[in-house]
Amino acid sequence: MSITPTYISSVHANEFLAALPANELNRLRPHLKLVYLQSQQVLCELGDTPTYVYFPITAIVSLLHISEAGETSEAAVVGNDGVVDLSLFMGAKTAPHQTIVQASGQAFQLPGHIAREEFNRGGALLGLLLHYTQALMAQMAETVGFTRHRSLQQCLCRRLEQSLERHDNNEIEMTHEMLGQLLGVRRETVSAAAFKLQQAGVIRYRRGHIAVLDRQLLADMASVDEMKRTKAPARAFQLLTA
Amino acid sequence: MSITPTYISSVHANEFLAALPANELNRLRPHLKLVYLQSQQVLCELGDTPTYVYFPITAIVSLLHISEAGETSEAAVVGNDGVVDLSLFMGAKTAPHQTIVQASGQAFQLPGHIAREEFNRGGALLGLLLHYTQALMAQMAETVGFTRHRSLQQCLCRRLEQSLERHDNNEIEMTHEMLGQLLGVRRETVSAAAFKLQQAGVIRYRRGHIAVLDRQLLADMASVDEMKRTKAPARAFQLLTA
DNA sequence: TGCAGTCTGTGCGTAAACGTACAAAAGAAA
DNA sequence: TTTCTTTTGTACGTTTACGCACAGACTGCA
Repeated sequence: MSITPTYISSVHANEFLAALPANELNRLRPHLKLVYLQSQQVLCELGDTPTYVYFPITAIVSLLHISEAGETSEAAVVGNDGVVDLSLFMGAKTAPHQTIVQASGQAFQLPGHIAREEFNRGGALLGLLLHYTQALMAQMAETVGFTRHRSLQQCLCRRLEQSLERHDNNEIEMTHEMLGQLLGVRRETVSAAAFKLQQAGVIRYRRGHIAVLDRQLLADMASVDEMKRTKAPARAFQLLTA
Repeated sequence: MSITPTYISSVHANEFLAALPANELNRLRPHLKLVYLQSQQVLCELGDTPTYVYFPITAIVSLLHISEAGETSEAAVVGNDGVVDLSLFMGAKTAPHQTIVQASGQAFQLPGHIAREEFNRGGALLGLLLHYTQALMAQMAETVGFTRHRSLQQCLCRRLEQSLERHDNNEIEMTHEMLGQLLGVRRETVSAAAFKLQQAGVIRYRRGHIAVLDRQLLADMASVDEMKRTKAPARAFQLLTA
């Protein structure tokens, strides 16, 4: 079997595949197919059985929770650091969320039965999957915390960071509408938050493109509430004048 | 080895243990210890390595996310339907959340190394754990959705339901303060929501006790937004008068 | 070049939850 | 019974996000 150099190097572009020992990776190699995922493409519909496992490279994928009323919110983000859809390994017949592409790009596609076969050998793949599962759960728990305790602007900062972490440039191709779907808020609310971030010099955007200008500041704003920064001095002032 | 009848029947009180095949269960049996968990008892601190696995019977346990700023929010609830702490199996050294008891009661305690040993055999325990992990992730995703799209009153209804599902009576021993910690809101906000539910005849509470009077209505109110029910007629009225 | 479709900006009133501060009541302990 | 502690009730201004409605602006396609 002839394998092109490009192909070989690409496999390691996904951290998960890269972490597999050589023998396991070699067993999978013949079945790995490099595919291009288009933004908004649904890899696995809510309630369906996933047929493929994807190892994103430049693509970024969302695990999107959809309520009975149709409201959406993103539970977690997967890029070249991970795998979708884990539910294929978990033994459940249906996925509890929709798996949808957020950033167009490449990914390796692996037929589900091949993945399960290797999984059932109980080798390194199993351990890696478990480890990744925990990371995913941690991410989901943090999403809960952010949703409850942080302003939308902060949620937006975090979400942009999550994209940057899985990217090699500072350009994010998303509309406010798309971000609204992920964050579970109206488009206008996203626009308002984005506007403030632009004014602060953190980002610059235009029609579906967002450029992060100051990544450090973005990270800061995600965790530090702007209001609490401005209120602290105000309180100190009261003490001085009291 | 002599095993009391009480002991034998209790093992099946946890759905997870009950689902294990006899041979695997028998291997674990000598190491299972029936313990009483006190409300607010911390089973595993955030960042610590869990030393025991617990299979709740009448106890109910929370997976509590804690932010750097100290804000808390419950990511998931575990009762006699499941196990804590999964992170012991996942290969990570530290738990991403705090595991804390919400309802006093009994549970089986199993030393971590025994659990891992059995886990590594790759038998039914492995499959069950994976299956349960997915259920937990689904629960966390739903928590995200509720936090974003539902009112606190609805979140409260859901949380009370989650307790009832893991109980055999309609009495919940929790203060508004405790619920505030779980739901990630102020105590006053919980009080206000609880007051309305009491007025609606759904619950009745007094100093740390909550009795659910109408479970069906509770379930309805968790998913159907009260505002949308009252607004729909209002809109119809507008159409008629236009 | 011009039209169409998609994005983003803006304005309004409304409702939920916040922070803060204090009062009242219910149990528990002395 | 009385005191103390915990739990719950109440109030008020503020902020965030909502729902709705429409205007403006950018891009691609004809």
